[in-house]
Amino acid sequence: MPEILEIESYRQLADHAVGATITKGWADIYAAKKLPSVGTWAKAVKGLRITGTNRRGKLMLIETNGPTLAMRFGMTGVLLLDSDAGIEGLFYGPHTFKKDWVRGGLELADGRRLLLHDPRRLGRFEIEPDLNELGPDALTLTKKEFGVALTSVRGGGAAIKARLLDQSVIAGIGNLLGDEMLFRAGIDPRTPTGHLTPTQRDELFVALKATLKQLQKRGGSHMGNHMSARTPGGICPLDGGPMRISVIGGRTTYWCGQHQH
DNA sequence: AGAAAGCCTCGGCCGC
DNA sequence: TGCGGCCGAGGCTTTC
Repeated sequence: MPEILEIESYRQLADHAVGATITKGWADIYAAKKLPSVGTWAKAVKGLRITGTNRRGKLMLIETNGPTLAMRFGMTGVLLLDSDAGIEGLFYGPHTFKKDWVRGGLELADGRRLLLHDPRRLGRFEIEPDLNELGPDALTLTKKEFGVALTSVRGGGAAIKARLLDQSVIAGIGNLLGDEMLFRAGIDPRTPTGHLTPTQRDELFVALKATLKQLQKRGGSHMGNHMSARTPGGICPLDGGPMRISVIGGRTTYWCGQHQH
């Protein structure tokens, strides 16, 4: 579920922990999968003071007086900041909460806890992540950066849909956002990146910004314009054509064969 | 039962 | 022929 706007809302939640000292941390073997060992997280975070938060694409960063801590949320991860009141009410959107799905977190000196709730165990904790592996952030992306990303980075053979999802090119575009911006720009998702015209690139950039803006207005939810048609047998809301379903870059892609070309 | 909104690894293939 | 980079396939994991 979490796409970039959800991660941004988690970051804002984590902002409430700025100033707090971490008394304890823990991670299960999946949350710790990118770390040297299961105990690395607990050992590294103990005693750190949280000094700020940040985000690059879908990677949430917790700045401290020591190393930068980071969290990825995978497909189903949610960040919780609990209090004595309990956590159920703090969920962002409609979810079920199960204690067993808390895969790790941080305990703060004031008693609160930052928790990773993640049913499908694809969320990960990181320490001192290498931000050079990520492209510019999608939320703050400039038109110039977008142009560079689509023209001077790597070969031009990959389908534009796959390229948009490549986090090392632009950080933060997920599968739904990718479909939505291609839909709005009227571009066939299979088009090789190098075959896009300057006009098409411009339209894609405009579509990206417009989509993010609209989603932000709706509270960061993941419902775009063509999402109502995002179902087998769906009808394009623009021209009434049948929506097509393809796998592009390994991801399910919904698109309209009539106006996306 | 099959697919899932994220990410990582692996191996084939292409071009220099 | 050799090498490196690009790019797609497949896997992870659990749930609905």
